[in-house]
Amino acid sequence: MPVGAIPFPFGDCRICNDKATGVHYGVATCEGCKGFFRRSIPKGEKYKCFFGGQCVISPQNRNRCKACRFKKCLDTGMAIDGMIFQILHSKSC
Amino acid sequence: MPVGAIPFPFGDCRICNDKATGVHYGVATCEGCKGFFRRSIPKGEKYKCFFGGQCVISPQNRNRCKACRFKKCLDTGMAIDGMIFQILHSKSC
DNA sequence: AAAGTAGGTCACAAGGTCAG
DNA sequence: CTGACCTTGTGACCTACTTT
Repeated sequence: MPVGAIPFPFGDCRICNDKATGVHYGVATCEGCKGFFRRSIPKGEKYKCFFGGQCVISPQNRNRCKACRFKKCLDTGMAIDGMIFQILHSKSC
Repeated sequence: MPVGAIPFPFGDCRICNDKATGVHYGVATCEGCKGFFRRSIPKGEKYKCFFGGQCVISPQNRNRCKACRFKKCLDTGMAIDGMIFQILHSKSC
């Protein structure tokens, strides 16, 4: 990083309000939410909220409820392509 | 760019349908497919399609499948001098 | 001169890694 | 599983060069 550079020009993570490190999967997020979203793609359906589905995601509690965290990712617009998942169901050559 | 100039007189990229920026390696392509083809030449053999070898290349998903993107480059006629023919005889997908 | 392309550059994001 | 860090490919922009 150059001297005098602004450390976090991307503002806050749109998911948990931590510091965003860049635009990831279409949304400014921190490294944590970026990695979480990537890992969640193949298993997102299985998440379930135990607190009523209205959890407020913060840097401190973001690992408390995967369901609400992942829901916020989707609601905010994070996406890996979109059509890829249909394609994944087809066979390779 | 002069005032009144047409931004993309070359039409659409023959590979991914993004906007073409000129004729590159013999084919009207965007900057992305131009750079991808240039980088691919020394390693194109190693690409492999995991989706059946029939991927439709679009600006959004063009980085999903290097094999099909590169195959389309070759099929569409992109070439760097004469080395193209050697590559065509090797495996792809 | 103008027009146009090959190849270089490098900030940026995707995906991988692995200690915790 | 998490997330700070790492590696690698991408593509918008740039320069150098050719052609007319």
